[in-house]
Amino acid sequence: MDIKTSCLGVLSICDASGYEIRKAFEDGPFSHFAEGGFGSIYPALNKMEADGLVTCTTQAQDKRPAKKVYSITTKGRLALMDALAKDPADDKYKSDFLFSMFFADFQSARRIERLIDDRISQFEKEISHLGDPDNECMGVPKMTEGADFVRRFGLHMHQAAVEFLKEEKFRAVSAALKGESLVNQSSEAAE
Amino acid sequence: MDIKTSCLGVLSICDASGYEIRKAFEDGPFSHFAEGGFGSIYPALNKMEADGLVTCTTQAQDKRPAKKVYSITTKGRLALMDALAKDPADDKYKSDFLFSMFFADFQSARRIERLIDDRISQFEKEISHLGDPDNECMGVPKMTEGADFVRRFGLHMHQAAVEFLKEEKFRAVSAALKGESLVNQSSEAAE
DNA sequence: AAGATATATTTCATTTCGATATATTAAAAC
DNA sequence: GTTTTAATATATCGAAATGAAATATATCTT
Repeated sequence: MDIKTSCLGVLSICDASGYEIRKAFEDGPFSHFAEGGFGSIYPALNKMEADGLVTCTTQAQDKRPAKKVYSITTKGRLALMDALAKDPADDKYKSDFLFSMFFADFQSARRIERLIDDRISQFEKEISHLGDPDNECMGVPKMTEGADFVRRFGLHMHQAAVEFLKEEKFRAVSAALKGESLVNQSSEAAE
Repeated sequence: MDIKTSCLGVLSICDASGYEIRKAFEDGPFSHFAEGGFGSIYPALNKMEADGLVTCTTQAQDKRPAKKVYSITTKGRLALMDALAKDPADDKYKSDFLFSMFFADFQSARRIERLIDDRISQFEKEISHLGDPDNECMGVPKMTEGADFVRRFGLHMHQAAVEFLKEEKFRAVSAALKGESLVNQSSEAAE
């Protein structure tokens, strides 16, 4: 899904500024499967305004910088539905953590332990975030069936990850420890 | 992890051409957490050759186009270790499937069912791939402890995904069906 | 014999990322 | 009470990555 469609998705729920769209990708209901930085969002909104998919109103705010609030148009909703009708691209999971763990044999047991502990706490943070009933859909309290499905999917996956890491931590650290002692033996033998 | 480090990771296991590195991202031991297309791999290899991280030998082949085989240098191994020593960036999961499912309320029950079924069969395909004992590490049969850890992690996560989807399919399709009948009722009432 | 599939690299426009600059105000620390 | 930090808000731009097509050769399938 390109950044434009992702923005339309957010705007289909409620009007928002670029900054608020960013927050929806960061903390909101899309946080565990979509993303986009300012550098992609603002140009996408400009392009879509020119194409008539969204409209923009500058709102002066009391005690806050002015913001440009975008609304989705009928043409924009049609574009979103068109994108939804296409077969979705394959999911992709990118993980520096797994890349590091792949080379566990070249790293210290201490390092491996920290890597796993950090990842567990990050997953647990996301679990409490997804499980939080106050975590409303951008101020829209009524969650649709679809929104709840993806929320529970994320919850389930993060829980599975924590489960695996807690179960496998001892084995991974032990193996790293064993590797270290082999290194020590060979360096002692070299002396 | 940038594309250069990912390539170094592959080359640290064995020498390879750009094409073979691509295959390692597509089907190999990195397939479920790293990626990279030709458009990124070839420029990365050129850059790294210029920087002395890899060396290149053109190998004429019988009955195949010639290939450029890259080998990692000591400097390259150090660069890989440096990258491994840094704190890994957050994992990211990008899913058009979940994006579509978020808007399940606007889609037909048939569509929702197909979306879920397709995703299940994709996950199952990856499960059999990761579980396959013949799926060697680019022809290197001996799997390290780290490589096996990430393999089992991938297996566990994919299994968790299938589990969720099979369990929740009925509920999701039923909800979509209910939505359809509401639409039918309102259009009947309008007549 | 034709067409599809696999090996192999290059190129390039479009898209996205990531970091920085700019400005304002609220909250927190000292 | 004042400085610093965090949050709100947008714009910009070079660097990096993506994705698709172009090019070439050889094998396998029908």
